[in-house]
Amino acid sequence: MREDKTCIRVYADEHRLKLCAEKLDSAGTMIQTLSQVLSLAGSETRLRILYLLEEEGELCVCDLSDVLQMTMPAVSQQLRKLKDGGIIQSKKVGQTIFYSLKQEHLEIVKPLFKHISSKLEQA
Amino acid sequence: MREDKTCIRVYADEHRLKLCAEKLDSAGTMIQTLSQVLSLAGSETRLRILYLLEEEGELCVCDLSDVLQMTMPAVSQQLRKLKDGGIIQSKKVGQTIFYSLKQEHLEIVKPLFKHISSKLEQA
DNA sequence: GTATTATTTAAGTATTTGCTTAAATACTTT
DNA sequence: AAAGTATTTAAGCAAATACTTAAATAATAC
Repeated sequence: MREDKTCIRVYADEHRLKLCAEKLDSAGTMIQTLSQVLSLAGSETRLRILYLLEEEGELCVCDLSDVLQMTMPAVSQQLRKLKDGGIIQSKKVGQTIFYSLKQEHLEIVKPLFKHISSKLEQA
Repeated sequence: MREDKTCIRVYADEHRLKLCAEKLDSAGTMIQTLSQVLSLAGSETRLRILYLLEEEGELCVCDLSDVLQMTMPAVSQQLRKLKDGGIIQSKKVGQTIFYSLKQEHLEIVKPLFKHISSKLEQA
């Protein structure tokens, strides 16, 4: 019997709940990674950045700042988060830094863009 | 020529940046909707809830509270956000409320679960 | 009608977030 | 080396977030 049970419903299926807890546990690492990526993509500013990088291949901070109509520090800070999260990478050319999507989490991010473009075609 | 330009790079491609701004504008609504859904899914607690609902079909607050080892108000408040965001729906049976995934944003949410299960199979 | 069960609502709080402005770093050009 | 360009870092702050505990709803059982 499980400890610390909070569900005191008479008809609660103890066995089922136990299986749920096990499922959750074995998917734990995956869920954690996925939620980190999603929380990064789940900001309108950052999703706009990712969309632009997907469309354009690579852009510098200055370009993004211009297109998004945001200050450079604001953009830079969001880029840093995306980079720390392994979603984008940077390449320095002279004093310009170009950002682009990184392979690492593309598997998660790609379907999102597919969603956007399919909706765009409908319109 | 565009107004309010912040990018003063000599070699900035004005035309390209203008096209970027237009692309961004036409995808605006889609990006907004998508980022709302992603920000909801991008919390570890809520993603765990969504994963459980995907696996089990439907669960009540009490079940979730038990499996997630969280207080009922904490779970209830997250369920409310997911419901407000159109990701889940509720069905009342007696005094028990069963939550399940809703069709509305399944197109966005489904690929995420596919990602989890494919990673699970690998392990 | 009173007690019990399932859930939500409300108020409070510590933490996180996303910007702002100012200053620092680094590369280029003159 | 001095000035200009591209970017980051740092400090500050208002708003949002995710819990907590206590109280309120609502349905069921006695």
